[in-house]
Amino acid sequence: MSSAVRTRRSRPGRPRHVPAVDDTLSPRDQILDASARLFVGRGFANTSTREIADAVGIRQASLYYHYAGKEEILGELLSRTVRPTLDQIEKIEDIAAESGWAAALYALVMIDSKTLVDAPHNSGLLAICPDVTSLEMFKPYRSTLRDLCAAYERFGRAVASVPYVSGVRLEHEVSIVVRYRAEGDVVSVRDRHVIAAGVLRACGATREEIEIAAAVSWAELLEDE
Amino acid sequence: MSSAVRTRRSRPGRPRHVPAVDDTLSPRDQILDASARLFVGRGFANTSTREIADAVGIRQASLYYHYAGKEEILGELLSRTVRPTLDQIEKIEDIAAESGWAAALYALVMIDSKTLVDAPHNSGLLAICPDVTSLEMFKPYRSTLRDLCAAYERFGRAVASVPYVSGVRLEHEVSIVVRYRAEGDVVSVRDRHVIAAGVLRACGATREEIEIAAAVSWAELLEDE
DNA sequence: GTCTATAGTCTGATAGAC
DNA sequence: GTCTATCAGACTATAGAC
Repeated sequence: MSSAVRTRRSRPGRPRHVPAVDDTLSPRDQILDASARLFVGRGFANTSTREIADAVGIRQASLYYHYAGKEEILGELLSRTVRPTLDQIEKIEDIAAESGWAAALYALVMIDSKTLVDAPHNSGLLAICPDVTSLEMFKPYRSTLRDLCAAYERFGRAVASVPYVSGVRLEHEVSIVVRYRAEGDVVSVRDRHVIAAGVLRACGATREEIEIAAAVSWAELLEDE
Repeated sequence: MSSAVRTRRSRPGRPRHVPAVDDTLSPRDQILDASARLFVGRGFANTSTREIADAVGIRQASLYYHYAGKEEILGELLSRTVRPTLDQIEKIEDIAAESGWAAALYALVMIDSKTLVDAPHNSGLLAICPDVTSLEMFKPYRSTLRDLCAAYERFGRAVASVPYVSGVRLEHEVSIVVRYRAEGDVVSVRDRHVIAAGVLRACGATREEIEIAAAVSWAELLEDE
């Protein structure tokens, strides 16, 4: 603390015509949160920059000080929805090496599902909507999602006592989280364990293998939940 | 046939500035097909009536002779995507009475998945997009889809040797068809049998029960495939 | 049945004051 | 950092000619 005790009650710049609802969040994050809610609630293409501004409590033009446009907002939203899982995928590869593929696959499901549960306003839904996926800027996210499916497929095939395993199919089972949330339901940790068990079961794992995988992945991830 | 042998080369009304691509289809169906392709490819909210008209080969204003607007086109599209399954649900109830719940559930999956496979341009995707689901006109379809999930839940619980069965979850497993198609893949009859088996398995059915259900539902439905 | 022409609305984006 | 003011472009929908 310097000698300036000045509590930052008034910030630099002209004051808003409506005060911020939650000023613990940066303006950028306020915009992001409002956008997520609107994009998921009414669709990306169907949401105007004016509606976003209204929800935040600023004028439409003021958005452009923080973001270059609607697509840049969407981009940051998608990043935060997809990245967390892939950032942890190295850690999961380690689990595979130490404790086997079943434990690794179980851990992947638990992490991926947590990402989807934590996504603000269920923004994971956006990644399958044509008005989003047809955008040029979506390409990198599409390839990221392909990587994720590829990981599911590798893990699943290593576990499998079953002829064919499709990565897309396994990832789809996890994406039930998005469906539940869209339906208004809350997805618990228990629900996610059920999903993880279902994925392993789809790969032909036995009940015992699944229970071991659950225990190991819990120990390895030092779950905080 | 009257005395007028006149082959209908030129139809009533002013000719189009571009001739129809496929004049075996009625103008209404030409519009419907082009709309499905565009809605699924670029999003409903993101598709303008001009683009639809261009795809059909008529002027933007001419659409309004056939449909009251974009939403009416969407409505007919949704009807054709959802109705076929529910229309056959009585038939399936009969199977349940005669041959048991497992056979009925298997049949439900086969019929529902066929509806999704047959939906032109994968239009089943529309029913989960916010720009569609947030429309006032979507309400009846939402309740129809709830009915479908309710049917899955009833059948699933009757089959179940497993504590909890969620209708939404079972329906979600079938909706993998939409994901596959969105990925560009073709979904075969064999794929659909795999899905049906997976759904029964998720309800705790044994391998034998599944095989019997498959045989029975095939016999009862007089499948043409 | 399809055309041309056009009204009125909403949109994303920029410039400059405070 | 947010405001006011403004614009050009795209949009849906209607009216009337052919």
